Amino acid sequence: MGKPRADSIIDALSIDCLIFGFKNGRLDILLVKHATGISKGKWALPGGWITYGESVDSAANRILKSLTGISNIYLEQLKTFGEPDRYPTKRVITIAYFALVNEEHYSLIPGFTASDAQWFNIHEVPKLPYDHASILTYGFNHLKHKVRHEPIGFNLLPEKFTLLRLQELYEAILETQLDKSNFRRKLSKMKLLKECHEKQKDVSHRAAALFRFDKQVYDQLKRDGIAFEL
Amino acid sequence: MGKPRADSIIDALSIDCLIFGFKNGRLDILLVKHATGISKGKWALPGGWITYGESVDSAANRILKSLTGISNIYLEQLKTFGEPDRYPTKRVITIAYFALVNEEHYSLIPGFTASDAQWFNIHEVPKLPYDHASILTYGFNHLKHKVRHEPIGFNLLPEKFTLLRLQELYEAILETQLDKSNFRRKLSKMKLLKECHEKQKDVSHRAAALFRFDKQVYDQLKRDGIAFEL
DNA sequence: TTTACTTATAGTCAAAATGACCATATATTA
DNA sequence: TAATATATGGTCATTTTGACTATAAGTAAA
Repeated sequence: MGKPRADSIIDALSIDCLIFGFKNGRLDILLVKHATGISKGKWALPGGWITYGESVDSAANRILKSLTGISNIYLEQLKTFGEPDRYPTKRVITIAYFALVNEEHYSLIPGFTASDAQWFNIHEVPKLPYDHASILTYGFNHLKHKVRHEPIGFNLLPEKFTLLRLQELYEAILETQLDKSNFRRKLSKMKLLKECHEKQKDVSHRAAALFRFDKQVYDQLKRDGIAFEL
Repeated sequence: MGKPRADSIIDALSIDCLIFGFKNGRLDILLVKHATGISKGKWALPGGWITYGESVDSAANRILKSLTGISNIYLEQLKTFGEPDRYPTKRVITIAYFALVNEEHYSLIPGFTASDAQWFNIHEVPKLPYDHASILTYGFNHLKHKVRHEPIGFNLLPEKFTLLRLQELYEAILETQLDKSNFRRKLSKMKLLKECHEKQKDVSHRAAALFRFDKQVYDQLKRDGIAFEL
């Protein structure tokens, strides 16, 4: 058994990325269309092989960038999926990664083994190959759980946003309705938001105040955790 | 490339188990002494190789049983650790598993590549090989987080226990002191515990009432989550 | 120029939960 | 019988919550 080259792949181990985006009050997931291989022409989660020389985290970032053009985001490891029959031709164990992004910030540039890359509404996802549907379900549940225990939104929303926009994000993730007044009160007590002293423009109703996250408080709450029930 | 036999190992992928136990108010971790290999004679987390035929979850259970004798417990996947240099002789990515058990329920029977298996107090752990120390730290932090968002104790405590015993468990995990009276009140409101209508025996002070978990409520809270701040 | 409509923002109030205590009960051991 | 452990229950001011109500500030239609 010779020592493998640093850039040769470990073909029993792959990465799959679950990238959630938010736009117009709706939660999306990023998929790529396979240009080659056994699922050519099908939409699937962006994924690929880990090489001998790189860490698992960097593999995830490299693969996501090469397939979709998205880079410089925080990818969090979600879970490893390893049923023996999850992949048809051989035994492949996959490590799923997870990220939340603001769709407006990234233009999708399909590349490598992807002929296309697109956002799909979380409720209008095409049939996915392998066990990607269960990975997606697992990830969505993870997000629902996450939203209740730490602040989210920093990566999903534009820098300046209204309180209603933030509330819509929570509602899209939790798939529920929240009371506007109580939502505001809760947020204001958390001291998580800073006023921009600016108003919305070009809306056909009373303009709402714009807020931004207080990075300091945000990171603190991320460490300590919050109990967000509303 | 021939098709690998179902029982041949994927030698780039291992499992490591983080088994937490609770006894006399102290939190322990289970380690095994390696009988062979590059870290012979050293204490480390119980771990081994995944084979082609089995799921990752079953590999974790098989490996734990063969090294320590412990079986029939709920092993939860924790995280995959994959720095390129984490293992000295070759590239190995490891999937860490996590469990909470009642030490009294299991007699440790070292086997396979383990010459010994023992509980170590979480604060008196010997120097661990590879990145096992960071896996342990990660797992302990995960436990601290977990304890605040879902009920724990079902697997860690004997069937019947006193409220003080449960409080000691929370204190050991959170590394803090809790108010006795407020702890009781919180627990009683959760409706998580059922009275056994029995008292402690052989204690040199007023005997405390014994409780057991209400499995129904416990599982429900596990799904829905709790906010446990005290 | 009203009037309707939309969203923003503030406030009320009873009920529940929290945190820091205090008080008493019931057991063993010196 | 006194000292001591731990068990168990209660108080109370403060904070948080959930469900509402009310008013403000814009645009668009009548």
